[in-house]
Amino acid sequence: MRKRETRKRAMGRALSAPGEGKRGAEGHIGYLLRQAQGAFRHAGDTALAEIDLTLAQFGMLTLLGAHGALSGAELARLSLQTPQTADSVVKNLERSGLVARTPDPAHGRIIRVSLTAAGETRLAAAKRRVDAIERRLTAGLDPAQERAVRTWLAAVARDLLPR
Amino acid sequence: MRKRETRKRAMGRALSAPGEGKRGAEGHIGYLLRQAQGAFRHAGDTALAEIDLTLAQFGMLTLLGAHGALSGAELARLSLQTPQTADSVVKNLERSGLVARTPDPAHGRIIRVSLTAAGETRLAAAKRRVDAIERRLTAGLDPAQERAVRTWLAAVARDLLPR
DNA sequence: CTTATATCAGGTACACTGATATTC
DNA sequence: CGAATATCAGTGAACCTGATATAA
Repeated sequence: MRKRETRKRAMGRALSAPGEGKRGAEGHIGYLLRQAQGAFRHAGDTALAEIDLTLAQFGMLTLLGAHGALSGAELARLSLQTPQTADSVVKNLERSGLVARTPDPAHGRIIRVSLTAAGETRLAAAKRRVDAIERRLTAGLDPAQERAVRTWLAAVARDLLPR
Repeated sequence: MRKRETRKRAMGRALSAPGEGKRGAEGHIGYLLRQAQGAFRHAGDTALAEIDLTLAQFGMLTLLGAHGALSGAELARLSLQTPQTADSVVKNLERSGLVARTPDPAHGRIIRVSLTAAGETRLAAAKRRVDAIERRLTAGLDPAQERAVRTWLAAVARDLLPR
């Protein structure tokens, strides 16, 4: 939260790699997916950086917004990270006052992480920005095309995810 | 190259976040794209880690494979990173013997980075692994659906990229 | 005792900014 | 001189493994 606001070109892996097969919509579909997500990630990350959030932090806030208070172990499982990694992200969010940790009333070991009022506000702002980008994505798709795209994306996630 | 081979659950942001709108193919299309790319990235990163490569390194090798020898500044521009970041990735690749730096014959300041024989081999192995994943992605798409998906992915990358 | 949870400590790759030296 | 290039140094967020303490 110190040098994040001046960030300008962060993120974006190998977004352009001509020669990787053919151009446009003709190349490897995995390559197109990488490009598309790279562009989406770049746009999203830039938009998020303006309100001092990283994608990892946005992911955590989204989980908390959807599920309510969660333990560190639950956050780790849901975000497919180790407990230590999840904890370090939570620590940064806590330092920014976006989440709070409170001991579980029933279980003496578990500490529940929840959104603060500032966290809810920030999450809403982040969603607004990400949604604006999404709107650009669906413009220009007719219903049949959009259906094909959605079905494919859902299938990719389902087939490629562990378990 | 020491603790990468034991990596098990690395990567993957907020892959699962029920409540973020509807399920399956009904949610936000940007959310579906995040999920799909997250799954693809997870699968790709795991496959790459087995041959001791990161995604950033794979990106660099791909650029060099497509363009031939490039200067550090050119690599930085093509990968949308700062010269320093690109240099650090190149340094790791150099340490692994996958790329070599040789002074430009014409320009006394420029140093050209190129693939070594080991780099070519490793890049080919990486491509094979990534291609295998891609094959799983296109199975189950009829020609019309595949065309719609490809067109959309290309459009997303084109519309969202800087410039 | 076993399992789950939280967290400390240490390490790496990758991203940034800032500063510096060199070459054209 | 200015502009581009390479690279040093430092910082930070996010990922990992390993070890440890505590609670159910």
